[in-house]
Amino acid sequence: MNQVRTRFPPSPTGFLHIGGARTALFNWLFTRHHGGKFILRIEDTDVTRSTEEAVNAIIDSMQWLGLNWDEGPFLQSKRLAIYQEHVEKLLSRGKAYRCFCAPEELEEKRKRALQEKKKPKYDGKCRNLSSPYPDGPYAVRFKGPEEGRTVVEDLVKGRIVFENEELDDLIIQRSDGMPTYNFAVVVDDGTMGITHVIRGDDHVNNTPRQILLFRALGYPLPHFAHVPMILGSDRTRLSKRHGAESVMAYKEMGYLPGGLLNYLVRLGWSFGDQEIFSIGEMIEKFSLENVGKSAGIFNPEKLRSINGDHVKVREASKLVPLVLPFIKAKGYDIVEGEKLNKIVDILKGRSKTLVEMADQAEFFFKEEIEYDEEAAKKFLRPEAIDVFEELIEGLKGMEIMSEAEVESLLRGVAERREIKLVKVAQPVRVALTGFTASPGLFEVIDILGKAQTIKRLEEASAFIRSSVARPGGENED
RNA sequence: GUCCCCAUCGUCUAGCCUGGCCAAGGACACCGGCCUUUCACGCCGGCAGCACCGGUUCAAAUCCGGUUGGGGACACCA
Repeated sequence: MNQVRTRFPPSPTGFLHIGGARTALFNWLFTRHHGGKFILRIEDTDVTRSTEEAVNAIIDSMQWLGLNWDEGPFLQSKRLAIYQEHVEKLLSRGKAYRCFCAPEELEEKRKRALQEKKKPKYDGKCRNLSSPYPDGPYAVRFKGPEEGRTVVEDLVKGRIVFENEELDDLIIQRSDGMPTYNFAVVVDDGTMGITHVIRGDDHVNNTPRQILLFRALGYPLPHFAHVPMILGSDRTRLSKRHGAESVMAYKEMGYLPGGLLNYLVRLGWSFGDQEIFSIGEMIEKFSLENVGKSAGIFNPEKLRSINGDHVKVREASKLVPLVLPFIKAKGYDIVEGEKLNKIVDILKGRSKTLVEMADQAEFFFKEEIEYDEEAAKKFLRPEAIDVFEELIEGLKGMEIMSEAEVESLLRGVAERREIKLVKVAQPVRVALTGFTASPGLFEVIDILGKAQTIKRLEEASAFIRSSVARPGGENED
């Protein structure tokens, strides 16, 4: 196969959403797999809806995801002369014609057809007009064949046949001189030498029209691959009402690009029973043959789980700079370092997202521990004070505190009292973290350090005394 | 309405092309259990599906036809 050239052509009318990201991903993966070129093209011919912010937002998302492109971004709005040239070529060859029908009139006919349950289609009123032309603005229409059929050999769907009479004469240039989507796409794909068009299957109906345009313009046909769409939980097109759909929203929710990409690639594509892929494996194993044909439903639960798998295997040092902003956002002015590294290391196996990790790390940085009400009621009882004091004494006697020493200290306390370790561990856990569930206690104490551990144990003792002293605030049995 | 596409556990999917190895495998979620200083992880086990009808065949999740269901497209939007 010649050098593969693909493109991702978002229209900058909003943020990059999940569906678009997956289309971009499939193109990117296919291209990287074949060592080709991936082109970013901004389809901004609809001036009224396109914005520069959207262009930037899309670029930011692509960069965050790591879907780098080799050429572009090209803006269609900067290529107007090229489209004009192609329109004239078609006009002079009699493959396009001027249409003077008023948009309102067309809209009226269209609505009526839909109401009468008929297929809305241009009636060809201006198809055979010739000069002298009437005054007034005109659009340019493609003069399509009235009979025969156009066949799409789709790389994922197989052969799809369309009757040409179903295809009406689409407008290729608006009366304001701007090209329309179907035309601009073909001119761009043709001039940019695109070899593979991989896009959502909501485009299959556009494909025969585009094929006709490719032929009329004399460009070689690219290969087409229509991938199934992503649907929301109600089985309709994914949109805002299905919850977050912008890629950046997932960044803010603490997802890793690799985790999101992994989830997305498995929605509609598979490689045997394998679920977890690194970016490298995705590139190595991706192929269009293994893309499924049916639409998939976006499942946030599975995304979260897969993201967790990615968090788990990432080195702590790589995770540190990624969680840091989330911890800072909670109001803790901390810096990277050995301590944060250790925290991330014990947390990464239990956090599905960076947001969860930041939440779980919070107690390490709190000046004062707030005790979970239930936890305090159950474990911060008078008899714990004695345990805390013995621990404090033991801690004070340690020169250098190590995890192993902490463990034997705690086990020793339990043994002397002839109680199970858990009876000692839980009150201590609540005193140190505020909760009944936390990472391993020995590790927590090791990270907290001697001084901070002693301080928290003392504060917990004080808390117990004050709640016992408070009338009505006594712990009951 | 017309055209196009799709159809395996609740969800993502393997298997389908090249029928038998499938009393259908994996993952998420859910439910048990084990491990254990708690929670989580991990491990073990469970729940749950070939949309329906007919045909071809010794044999069909796999091939063919139809039905039903779902989705998408029908703009001087992309």
